[in-house]
Amino acid sequence: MNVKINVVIFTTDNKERKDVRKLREKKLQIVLDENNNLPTFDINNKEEAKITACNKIIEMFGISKFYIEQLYTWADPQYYDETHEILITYLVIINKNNIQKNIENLSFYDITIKDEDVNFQKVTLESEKKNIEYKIETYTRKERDSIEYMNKLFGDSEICELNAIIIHTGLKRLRNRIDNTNIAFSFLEEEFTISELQQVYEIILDKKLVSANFRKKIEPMIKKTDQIVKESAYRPSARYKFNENYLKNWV
Amino acid sequence: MNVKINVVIFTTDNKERKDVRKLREKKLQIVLDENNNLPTFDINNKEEAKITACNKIIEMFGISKFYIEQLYTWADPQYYDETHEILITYLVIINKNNIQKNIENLSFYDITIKDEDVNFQKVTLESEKKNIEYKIETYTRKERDSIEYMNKLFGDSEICELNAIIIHTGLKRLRNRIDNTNIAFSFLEEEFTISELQQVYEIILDKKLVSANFRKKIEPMIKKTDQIVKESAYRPSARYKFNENYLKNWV
DNA sequence: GCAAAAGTGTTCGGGCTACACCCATGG
DNA sequence: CCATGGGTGTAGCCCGAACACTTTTGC
Repeated sequence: MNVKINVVIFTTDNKERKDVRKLREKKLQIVLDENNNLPTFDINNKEEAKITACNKIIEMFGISKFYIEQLYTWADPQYYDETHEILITYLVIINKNNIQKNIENLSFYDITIKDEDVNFQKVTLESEKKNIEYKIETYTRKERDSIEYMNKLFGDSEICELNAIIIHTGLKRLRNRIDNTNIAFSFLEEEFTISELQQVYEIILDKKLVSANFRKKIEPMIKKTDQIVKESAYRPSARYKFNENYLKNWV
Repeated sequence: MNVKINVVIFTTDNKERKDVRKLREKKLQIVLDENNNLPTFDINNKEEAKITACNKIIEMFGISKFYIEQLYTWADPQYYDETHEILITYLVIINKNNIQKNIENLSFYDITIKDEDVNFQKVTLESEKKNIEYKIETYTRKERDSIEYMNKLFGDSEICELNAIIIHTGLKRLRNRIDNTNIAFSFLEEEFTISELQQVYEIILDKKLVSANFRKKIEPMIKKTDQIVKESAYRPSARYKFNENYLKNWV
């Protein structure tokens, strides 16, 4: 079989600030190559697939810290094409500020997902060069004793169905992970404000959170530093770091 | 690449009852073939890997209802051998009472896992024909921004390291799923007593639960039938069914 | 009668939600 | 002064843990 590896890379970027007195807002982004595909690599039978994926990420971005986990393996003739049959997908989270290289051939796309209906979601991918839109149909299928959450590309798009499904699956995995792991911190620098962290949560979960409650919920996970950020015409914020002792809660 | 599929199949069986006045206890089991391996199949490039796995399960047990999900894909030269390189593993849950076929070449092994130390667990697999023991070392590795929960076979055993790791990974997945999905019901018949359901939870989570609290927690997920089970010298129990309406809580 | 499980009720505490309120800042 | 976010406090609610208690059965 012809086996390939690909990666769905999530990151965040700051939105342009229209009102200088307001908080700097974030947006979610994913990475596509020049063919509107998720970056794809050949498997190397001398090393573990994850190592290959890591090396490619390092090569692409000159980055040393990032989050990676295996997302899913697609082994469905429906999605075979001339370049691959089986595809092992890894989910990656990077912080754009760590990037040390000029990225060619790759573009960051702002991703927004809007519920159109009970079972339909409209996805918009926007980059400087290009906009891509598509609609995803989601439904659950009960088969035997298993429940499957299915995604299908509805209509045509510049993105191929498997990539659309992978992006959806990746986002769903992020949502499942965010409350039980420290993935949210992978989007940020070592030091961050609580607002920044809250924005990551809000982007991933796609809902507004009450900041007073968010603060109390995540307080045990973080440590205050003596650094202060003066951002705009409002009270400065302390910088915080992840509290490594909190890891035991997840082990 | 040479790609194979394998399955880690979990099920339960009743323990022998030493005291007729006590509740019938359950034990967790897994399925191994005559070589102490997890059942392994060739991939078929005409159908999705999961379909192949399903068909093999149906073929093996003559069973129509079972739970299946993709567990992990092992693409690590460390585990390559002459028969496979990449291995796509599926997690399966069956109910032994549904089995319609005489099983040859396959054995059900009672599995027990005991903490020996902070980082070591002793696993015992017992069947009528054979006992297998091994020790697993578990540790967490923080690499880049990802935390990995590693398992290693400690010392020698009749079971190969990859199979030991897969069994561990499968059990961990069961533990993660049991509170957020309806997998527990896949171990049981359509109708069951609350005690049976509690036993499934206790086996998977490896801890005793307080039945009064378990009952209240589980009540919204189930529906009482008008069937009664008289088991022994104690109050008979109602039979319950899974409440399909509860599925929406997990979607 | 008694052991054992089925089933009900009560209390307590922690965590989440909603919301009120003060603080600090620079426009 | 005031909009805006930083940060604290509090009251209500729900859920899980612990545990006491009643019911029903066959030995």
